[in-house]
Amino acid sequence: MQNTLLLVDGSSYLYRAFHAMPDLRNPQGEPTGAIYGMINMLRRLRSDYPAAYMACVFDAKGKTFRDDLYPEYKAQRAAMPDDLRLQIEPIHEAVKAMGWPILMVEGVEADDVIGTLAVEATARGLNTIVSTGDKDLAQLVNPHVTLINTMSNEKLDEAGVLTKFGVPPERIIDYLTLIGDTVDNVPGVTKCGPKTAVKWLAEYDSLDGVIANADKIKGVVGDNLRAALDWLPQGRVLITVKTDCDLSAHHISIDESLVAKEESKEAMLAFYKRYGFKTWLRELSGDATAGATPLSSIAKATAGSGNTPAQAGLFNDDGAIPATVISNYETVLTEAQLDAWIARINAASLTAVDTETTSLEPMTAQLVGISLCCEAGHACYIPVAHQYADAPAQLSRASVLEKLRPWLEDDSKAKVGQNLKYDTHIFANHGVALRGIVHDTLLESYVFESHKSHNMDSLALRHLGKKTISFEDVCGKGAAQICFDQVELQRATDYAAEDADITLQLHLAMWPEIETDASLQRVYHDIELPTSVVLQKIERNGVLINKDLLNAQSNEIGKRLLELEQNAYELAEQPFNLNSPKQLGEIFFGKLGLPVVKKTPSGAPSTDEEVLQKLAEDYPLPKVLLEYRGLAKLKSTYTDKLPKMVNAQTGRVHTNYAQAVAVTGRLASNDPNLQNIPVRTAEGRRIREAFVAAPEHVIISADYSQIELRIMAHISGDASLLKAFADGEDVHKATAAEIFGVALDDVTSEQRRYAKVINFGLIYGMSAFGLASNLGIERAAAQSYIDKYFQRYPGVAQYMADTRTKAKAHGYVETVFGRRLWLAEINSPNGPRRQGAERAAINAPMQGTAADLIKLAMIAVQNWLENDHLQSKMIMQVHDELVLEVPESELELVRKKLPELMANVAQLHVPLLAEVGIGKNWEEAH
DNA sequence: CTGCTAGCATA
DNA sequence: GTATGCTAGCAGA
Repeated sequence: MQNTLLLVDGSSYLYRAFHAMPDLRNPQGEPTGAIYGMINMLRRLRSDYPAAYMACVFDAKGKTFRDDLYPEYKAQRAAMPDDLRLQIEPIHEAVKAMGWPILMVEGVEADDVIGTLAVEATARGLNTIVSTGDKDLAQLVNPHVTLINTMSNEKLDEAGVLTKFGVPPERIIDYLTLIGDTVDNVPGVTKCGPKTAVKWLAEYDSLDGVIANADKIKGVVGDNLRAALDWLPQGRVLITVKTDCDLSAHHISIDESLVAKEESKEAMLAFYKRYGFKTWLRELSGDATAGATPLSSIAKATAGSGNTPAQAGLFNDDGAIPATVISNYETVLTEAQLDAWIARINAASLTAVDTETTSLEPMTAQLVGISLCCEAGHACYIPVAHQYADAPAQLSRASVLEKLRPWLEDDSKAKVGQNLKYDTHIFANHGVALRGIVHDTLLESYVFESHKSHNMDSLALRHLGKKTISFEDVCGKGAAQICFDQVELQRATDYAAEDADITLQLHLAMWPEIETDASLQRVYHDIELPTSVVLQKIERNGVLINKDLLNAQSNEIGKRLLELEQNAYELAEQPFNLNSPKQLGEIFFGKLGLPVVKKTPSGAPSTDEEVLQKLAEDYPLPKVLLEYRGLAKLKSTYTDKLPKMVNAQTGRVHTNYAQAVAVTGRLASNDPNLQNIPVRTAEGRRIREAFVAAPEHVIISADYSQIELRIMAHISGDASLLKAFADGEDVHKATAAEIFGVALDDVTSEQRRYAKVINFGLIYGMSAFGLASNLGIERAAAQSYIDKYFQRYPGVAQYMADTRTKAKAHGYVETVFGRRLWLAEINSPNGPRRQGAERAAINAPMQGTAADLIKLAMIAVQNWLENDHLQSKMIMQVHDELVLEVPESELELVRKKLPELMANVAQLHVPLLAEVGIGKNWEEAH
């Protein structure tokens, strides 16, 4: 770009590179992480943003005008860590060798140099790109100046600043002045954060406006503002980036001195050698072997590392596992090693497989390495994409996958893993179809002990008495977490090979428990294992989303929210954050003196929907809040979020179905959750219009009718209830006729509504108290309805009693298919907890059996689609509903067959019924 | 940056 | 009154 100036805020990146990188060292032990990060970043910038002029700007030593103005400036900042200070000089050296002009101006901060040059560039008709990790520089953005953050890949133009901060670039100074900057020790207004600052600036336009109207702002924050009035002008000067520094005095201007030079190969070679960057050295010198660690040293170092005997016998004295297992882990770096392992797994009766990847997102993560284990204690790790500074040469990902493909894709080669649904996605990301999944330790644990945790570290502790290396031990956590491809090979092998080893041992420990119990084995083998294969396909199919429609809805809702917000401010006679229950409570119950209806568990007055409904009868503000809450939820959770979750490659949303989290056997959906898309209100249902079918396809949805009540009829065997379903009656209406003692045809809609609430209450293990509060009636009246119900449906009463008894005696209840649902607190001495467990015990068999049924239906539907070579695809499961995307040519077929498969998936004492809907989108299909 | 609470969407 | 997951605000690092 001939008309572009590229400025890098070197000082801000120094810190970020230092903290983002692991503690890398060269052979001499000198720290090199920040150097590595910095070089990497500059290389990428130069290729991504070719510019006529460029410079890397650093802070110089010495005081600046800000120190004179405010001695406390940056006073709180901790001294630079030694390990970073040691890297400053080398970084300057590297930047120069790379051909970048460096600017360091004594007495002028890097920010001010950047600001001044950006203004000069604009005056000369140039566009400026500022690469920084510091939000303060957002104040410089205008049509000719853009910020980029290479660490987060974020790009901020004028619109971007407005979106990110809620104020335009010309208000950033005011905004930052109000908030203050804790890093530089510049105070703002106490308790004023981003939300409040945006609110004030929206109300009074500018900092000067806020200052002029300071007396109008109520509350503690208003007092804080008034206390800060004297300070704010000074704060503003500190926050403001100078754009008029006299750089000419330092002979700096945008001329040939800011034109990048060729990288000096000789200097870089010397530099890489000096600091031990072997991969780059190899790259630059064109010598493929330079610096590669000899294989033998790794093999030696790794074999036998972590030589702890596993104390398997401690917890499993059934002899399934040898009492001591000596771990012997191998890093596979050569063709010969790989061939030896392929021979082993081809001969093995069962092999544990595990993948290491670049992220936890199943659809986008890339393979970093594979571990295998077919004999407890003997495992290997095959790294294929580790790329830290001096990583040894590895076999390529493509070649390893091609060599392993015949085995991976062979249905007859038995595999076990921990959540292989994830690994299946990873292999699919590279064009390999994982087959032959015969066991999954995640599902074994889930079927065996639904209520316990199923992650590998806790499983290893529980079943093998072994403390494993955790992912966090290896990669750290939070912001400082590194990608697995940055992990040093020996450490990676210790961790990854152990995972495969432990997986195999876990299987050997848990399988006997399941194998010897016919019900558990059936649930595991006939339901959970095949379900996981189906789920992987559904996730991969994804759901097509109309982004434009959602964006339009977001805009529309956004406008309405602004109106409601203003409306609320007027009613409250002050601005406040409508999203903050705390602030809302202060206004409602403090300022306006509204009555407290109920309290939250932690004692604060509640402002939830029920309370607002009640208060809305007498006051105007709660009504506004109700509409605001409803719309804000739709916008933030759905219309804003879903478009962002669309996969760039497929144009679809790919949820993740968690198969082992819900203790009842249900699935859970996350990232995004597709099981809570609104349906009750008209406003909410519009979101379903954005769940669309591809061209020449339709959405077909089928849901089980009254599934849990039917299951209650089946399990309880209650004659009246069974008859109602057998006769195909409206079950709520039938219940109402029984309770109110009237003929079916005389049931009023009010009576039916009551009966419906009671039916749902029964499924949830309700009490008279709960029923009363739900129906808004006296407790005694509720109790008499319940008594009447149990009198009319004695089988149901018996079932409730039996369930409680069984739960207390065994600690678990069962579904119709024999799934065990454990109730940890069923015998708790704590009354409320125990009662909670009793209600859960009553609900669990119904919810759990429904979950079993739809899982069986999913397996049946997938089998049918595949056996008949149909193009139709399952794309969602919502507890009692299956959603398919169907080519128009298969519409009639699916419309007929889908509900049949669902209804006939099991023969209960009641008929099962599935109802079908068809449309161009999910809303129409209902 | 992390963990907590409040609130709310679904079956 | 059962079972989930997600967002925003906020307090304490």
